[in-house]
Amino acid sequence: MPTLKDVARASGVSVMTVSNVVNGRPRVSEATRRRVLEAVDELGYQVNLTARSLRAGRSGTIALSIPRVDHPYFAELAAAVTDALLPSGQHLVVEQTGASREGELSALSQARLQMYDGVLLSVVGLRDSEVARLHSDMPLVLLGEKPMPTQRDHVMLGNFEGARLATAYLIERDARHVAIVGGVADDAPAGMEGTRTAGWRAAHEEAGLVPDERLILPPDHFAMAESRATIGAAIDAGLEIDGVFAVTDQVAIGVVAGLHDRGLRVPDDVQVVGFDDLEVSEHLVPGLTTVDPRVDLVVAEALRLLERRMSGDEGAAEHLVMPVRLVVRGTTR
Amino acid sequence: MPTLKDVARASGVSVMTVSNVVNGRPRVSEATRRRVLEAVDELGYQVNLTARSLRAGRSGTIALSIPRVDHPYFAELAAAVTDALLPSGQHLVVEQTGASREGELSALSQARLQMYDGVLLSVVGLRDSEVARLHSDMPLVLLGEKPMPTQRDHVMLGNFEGARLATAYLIERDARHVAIVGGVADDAPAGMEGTRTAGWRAAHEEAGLVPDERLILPPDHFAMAESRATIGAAIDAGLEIDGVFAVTDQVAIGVVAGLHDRGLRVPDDVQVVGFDDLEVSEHLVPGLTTVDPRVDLVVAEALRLLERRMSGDEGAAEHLVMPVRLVVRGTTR
DNA sequence: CTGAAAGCGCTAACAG
DNA sequence: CTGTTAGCGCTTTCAG
Repeated sequence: MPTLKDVARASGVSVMTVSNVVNGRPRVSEATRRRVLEAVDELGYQVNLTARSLRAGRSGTIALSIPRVDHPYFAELAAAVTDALLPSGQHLVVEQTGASREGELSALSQARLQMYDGVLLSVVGLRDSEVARLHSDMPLVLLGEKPMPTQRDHVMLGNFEGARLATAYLIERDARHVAIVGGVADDAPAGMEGTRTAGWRAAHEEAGLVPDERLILPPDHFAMAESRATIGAAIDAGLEIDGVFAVTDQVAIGVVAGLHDRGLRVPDDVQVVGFDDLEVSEHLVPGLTTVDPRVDLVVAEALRLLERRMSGDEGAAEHLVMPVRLVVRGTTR
Repeated sequence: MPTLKDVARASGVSVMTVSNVVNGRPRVSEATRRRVLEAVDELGYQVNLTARSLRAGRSGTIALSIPRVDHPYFAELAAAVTDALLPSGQHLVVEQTGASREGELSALSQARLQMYDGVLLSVVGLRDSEVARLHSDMPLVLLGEKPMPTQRDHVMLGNFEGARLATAYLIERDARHVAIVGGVADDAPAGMEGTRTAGWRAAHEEAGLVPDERLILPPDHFAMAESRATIGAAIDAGLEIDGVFAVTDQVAIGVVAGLHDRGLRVPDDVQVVGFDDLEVSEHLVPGLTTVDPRVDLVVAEALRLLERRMSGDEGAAEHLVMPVRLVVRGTTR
């Protein structure tokens, strides 16, 4: 690959002048500019972004770090970030952590993150202390799921509120045996599932009902196939269920399929509510009643905070919980 | 951020020794190694990957460039690449081009790509000449859709074969008015839609039928909502349709919803076949009959070719078309 | 308007 | 086993 030096030699000027031309800086005579550009063209010169980053201390790119792109929720999050970032001219890359602590630790090694001017980080398995250890003047905003009492900006979905809304709606629609698929026991470590399970509990209590702990069906990687099997097994075991709050839309899709496998009709026999409002959820037959997590709001706030940090603000960390809303479709009566 | 120099000073050795320790090179006495590691810990030293890349000429990361992560097919492609790459210890980042030519051009600027040791590129809008212009000794493998007569390695899905299989199956199951949603006219520029439309035509001809050009319903960004509207409008216009080959599963999901909107039953009144075999397609009710594009094979081949290039092979470019298979589920009789 | 020098942080090559 | 030198390609600073 040709370098500035090569172009300089070819056009008979110094590297500095070439740099000035290439970067569109003023104070270059029209004649030399043309000569330089010719050489650039001729040699096919392209800046070396690595060298520029090293020198400049900035890379012009920001990273979004998510567990996996094939979890539709994260894919939609990534798309929302991409769209929101488009006007700013910043370049975005997506890093996948693999949903495991090890993966997160490696994708999040300080060294890696240092290559970016800013990072949006959707944490799943990391401990608070691990996040805290990240170099503190790296602009970084946490996204999503679990409460983290860190000194970093953090934008969360309304997990509790959404779960509460979803469950309350099922109860309002006369479901009296509302299972939560993807729920966790009371003493599980806090996380997305835990918070949503708490919302499920709260809705019961507000309605004067006692949540049936046997109806907490554990998560299985939040995948469709596993959820389908889980609800099937619950039915087979003779559990009486007339409503399901699925902790994600992916789970909900599996649940609907599993109910259908057992000859149960949705919503006539069992009503189902999901969480995420994926694109596909609107176009299922019947359409999935679900919680819209307002990813657009989450992303807008996160980028606002990130830009603030990137421009050097050292103020106190903000912890935001964004509002959600229930979207009623055909899987509820 | 502390640098090697800082660590060297703190531990009273030269930067080179610190470098040797940090990189686990042999020939360092146990005593100095310990002293250095202490200083590393104390100062919180982390290598600067930018500097290392500049020096080494390699970054240790490869890029997958796709139009958007929220197109489920590409998300699944990205996941497959991630999984396949995991054992190799290479780091992967996902670049989104935005499905527009401009986006691709910018994400694919030579400068950007140079930062990676290798690139898997899923081209959509680029012209052959633009791809050809990329610096030729950059290890790069093209993935996917349209035939490109370039000098680069290229792994394609069996677009034609899949469309032919899907359409033939509909005809075999007694559909006689098989629409293609997402199809394009004969003279459209070659691309995924064009190739799949050709497969739809071929299946008709092989069955001794004449494809009805009015049943080519144009693509609308391959989104669910648009496809739903498109099929609805076609029904409203009085077109007789008893089978639909949807060019992607996303389109198929929209089509199923649109048919349902009009009171048509799937598969009783209209049979539907998709293309992609997304995770969700298996768990729809009824399950979607679709073409499995064997992304696993595509990815395995692509990485094989990429590794070959990355290890310096200058041999002739390979152009592969991978086999596909039909997955029969509930949307066909 | 143009250029020379210095150095971003790292490592390969060679000396000691 | 440890240190010195040089330089990856670029841009900031300062001098012409």
